[in-house]
Amino acid sequence: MAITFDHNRPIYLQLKEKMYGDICSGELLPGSRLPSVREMAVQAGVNPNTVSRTYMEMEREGAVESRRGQGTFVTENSDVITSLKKTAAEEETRRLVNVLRQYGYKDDEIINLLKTEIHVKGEQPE
Amino acid sequence: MAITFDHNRPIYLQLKEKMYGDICSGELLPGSRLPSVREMAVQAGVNPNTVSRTYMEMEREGAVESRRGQGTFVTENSDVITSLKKTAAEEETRRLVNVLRQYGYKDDEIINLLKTEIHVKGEQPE
Amino acid sequence: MAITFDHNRPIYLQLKEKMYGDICSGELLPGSRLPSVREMAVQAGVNPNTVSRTYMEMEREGAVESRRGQGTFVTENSDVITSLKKTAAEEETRRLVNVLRQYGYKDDEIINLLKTEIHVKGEQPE
Amino acid sequence: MAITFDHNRPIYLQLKEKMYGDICSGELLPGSRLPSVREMAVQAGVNPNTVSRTYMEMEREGAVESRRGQGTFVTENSDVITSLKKTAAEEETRRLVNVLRQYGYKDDEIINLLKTEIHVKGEQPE
DNA sequence: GTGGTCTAGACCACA
DNA sequence: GTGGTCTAGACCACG
Repeated sequence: MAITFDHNRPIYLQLKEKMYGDICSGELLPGSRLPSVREMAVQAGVNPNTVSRTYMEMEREGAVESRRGQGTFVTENSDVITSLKKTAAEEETRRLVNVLRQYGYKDDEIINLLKTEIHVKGEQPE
Repeated sequence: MAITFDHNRPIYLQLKEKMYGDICSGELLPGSRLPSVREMAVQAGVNPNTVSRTYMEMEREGAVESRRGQGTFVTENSDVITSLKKTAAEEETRRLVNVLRQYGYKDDEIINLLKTEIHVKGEQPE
Repeated sequence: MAITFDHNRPIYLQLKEKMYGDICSGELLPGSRLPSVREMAVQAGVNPNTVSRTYMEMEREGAVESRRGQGTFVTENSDVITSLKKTAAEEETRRLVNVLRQYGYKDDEIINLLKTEIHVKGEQPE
Repeated sequence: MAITFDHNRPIYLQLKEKMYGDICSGELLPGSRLPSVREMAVQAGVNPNTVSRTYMEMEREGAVESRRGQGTFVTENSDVITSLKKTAAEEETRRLVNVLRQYGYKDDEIINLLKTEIHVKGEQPE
């Protein structure tokens, strides 16, 4: 059950991304309780502090609410998370576009590059 | 001439990207001499150590060649740089795809996101 | 009858504050019996442990007296509660003054800030 | 030089409050560099992680900007910090008012309580 | 049991 | 040198 992380990017961010994905896909329902910090730490194979940081960051963004002594809960308002994901996704995409343009890529070349990359690894990871 | 850097990404990388872009666009010709580390540091408004790191990385990748006492020169073989750019571009693109898939985006959604982002900012950046 | 709690502050404290307020305002008479822990938990919509903690704290402070098998009773001596409230209120006030001074606020600015805050929300809360 | 902290409140918050106070009082100028995480840890007599958390929180709030390898810098726009302080101060004050009203205090009693508390400890702490 | 804070110390990327 | 991340483990407050 241990998630595999890319060691070049912060674990707490990757974990956050995964959880936002899970929330939006319906695996985690609005209002439901997340695994406790310690449970999730075991599941993900990381230190509880790292999970704690993930949860704190999600709370800061308004996606979850932590209640001491009770647990951490997904916000009832799932629009918040959709919106957060959208913003983050756009930011990442913009970043890629900037880099590729810096490299001198034309717009259609960028699109083709993406299409190629998508089809190379045909199946969804998980 | 001072470039504006995004402080959230390594400056040495951004500088490298710009130079590879310049080489491929013909602004920097194969075989030409790069500004000295100190000159470039002043031009770009960054720490000389950062320029040094950029040059070292470019040399390691085979894009430039430093000749003791003479300076640093763009490789005559411009294919090297084209190839480097291609690899880097693919890697960045793959990274984006991974993140977006983690978020639950479908392949066609990813492509649409990119297209939107490209067309939003119609003009090429500086 | 379910009270609305601020999840950023301990619930047992908020409950205690409310009960002390009720006692002083005459809603809870000296010598009267409090709802049982379980009853109060239902009424307030909180965990019985939380009510239990509230009652224990109030007993420790001498505001209530629990009699085995009979329940928990408001002390006959209402001066005790007045005094408790006074101490707590002073402590909270002192804390605010410390924070605001840390921020660099001058004494008269602190007073003005309080006056503004009081008048902004003209009506008494529930 | 070690700062004295109230052990009942998070150190990283108290440190943040102190620094916001220093910035607004002009002890820390806009654009200036803060002590490094390690330096400040020694000065304040706390763990570097705690300082790091303070700085991160301040960055999140837009009061400072951290640049890896360079340091942490006060934002040029000092209005940001003034505004942050104001918001925080109002929130703290509102909180006190709520508690005191819960206790049954009348508006003028609240103001008198504050005035008393201010004059009791006539001199500014440091 | 829960989350929140703090310490200690390591390692890394960056300028 | 700088900040950023992570681990390990402790202690506390809360429900």
